[in-house]
Amino acid sequence: MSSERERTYHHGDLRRAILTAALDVIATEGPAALSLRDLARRAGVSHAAPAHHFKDRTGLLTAVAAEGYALFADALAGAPDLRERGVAYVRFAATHPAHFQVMFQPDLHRADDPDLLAARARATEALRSGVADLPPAGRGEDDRLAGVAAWSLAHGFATLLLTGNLADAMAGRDPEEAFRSLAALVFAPESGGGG
Amino acid sequence: MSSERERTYHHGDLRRAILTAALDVIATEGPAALSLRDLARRAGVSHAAPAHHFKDRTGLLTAVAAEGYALFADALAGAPDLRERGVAYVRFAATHPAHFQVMFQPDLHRADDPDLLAARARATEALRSGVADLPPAGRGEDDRLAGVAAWSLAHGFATLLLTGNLADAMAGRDPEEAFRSLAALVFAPESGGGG
DNA sequence: CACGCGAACTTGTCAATGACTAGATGCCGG
DNA sequence: CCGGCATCTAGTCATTGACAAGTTCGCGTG
Repeated sequence: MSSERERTYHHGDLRRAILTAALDVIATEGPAALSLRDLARRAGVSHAAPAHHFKDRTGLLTAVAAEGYALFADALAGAPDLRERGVAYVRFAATHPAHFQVMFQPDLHRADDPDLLAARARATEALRSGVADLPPAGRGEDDRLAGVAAWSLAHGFATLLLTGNLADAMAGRDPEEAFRSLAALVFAPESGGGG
Repeated sequence: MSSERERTYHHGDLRRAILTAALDVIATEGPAALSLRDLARRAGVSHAAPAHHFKDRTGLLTAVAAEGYALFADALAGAPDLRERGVAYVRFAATHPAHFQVMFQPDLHRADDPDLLAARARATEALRSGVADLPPAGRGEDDRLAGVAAWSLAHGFATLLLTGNLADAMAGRDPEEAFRSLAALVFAPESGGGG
């Protein structure tokens, strides 16, 4: 009774309800299993209601991606140094698997959406500013490469984690902690390995 | 004989024709755009013909993933050392984007398919044997982490490349060559940086 | 060479879905 | 009190995946 269902004609917060339901489906069954009509059913509205908020299926996924990039930017901004930013990267993927999947599958969303672009720009900025912490490599070309390397490491780890490819390698270990030691191993092998 | 279309009642090599068409669609429009009926149309057969070879949509994607892992294992096996195996990893992703995408999207295929499991086991073996080349880190735990690190680096780079996220960072550069220098930078920063 | 068995393919059908249109409802500002 | 307009409903259509039943034909067997 906490949430009298058939409130009135209007749902109240259908957009959020659809988004939340979509995230649930994507996280458990993957983006392919997403159906607008199913989401409408879950929200207790008619089959055409979602279209008003998201235009079409791609529109919904675009909204998911945009929200994902916004949350991603916040998560990255909170990290103090490069390594913790990598940890935040992995944590975000583990905590928001649905967002992460849609964000990095360009064929699912409209990459030219203004909201998405803005959020993505924020996330990119948070990522770039972290690379500045890297030990200076002398040449600017190496700096760029080192940035791509850091990004690749975090992104690869996160992706493999979400696809279940690290299940046996991790074996009940905390992924974040594993990535922390891994990053230490890779980026400062001679510095004593300390924090 | 090689091209007379309406040969007879039988297509001749429908399975391969459907697979090839599927790879084309996936590579250009993504897995979501895949339609069995469209593939049947391209091959000039009836809409139910593909089902005989692949059972259903998931079956087709499972076959794609299985073929992908087989090709992947071959590609990895040809590389002499760990770094070149990483380069082969990236090259495979760039050369077989459709295979790669389906292989690493568990929600698209049946992960318990025998053919897929066998091919994947081969690929995993090729990957593991490469990790043995790593500079001994002393503890076995570090060895495992180093293996995951190498895999993450290659996989992250490949994934970011395929999703277009390295477009500006690479800027017309050869991805394989970029990864080679990147790997040198990361895994042997003190060894002179040569190549 | 006749034959029939089974694989490869076709035709027909059904439920589900995405997308679109037109109409109903009720909140909110004037 | 009232009218505009965002929100939601109801109805419809083309497309798709999946399934069932029938057709064609390659091929091994006797």
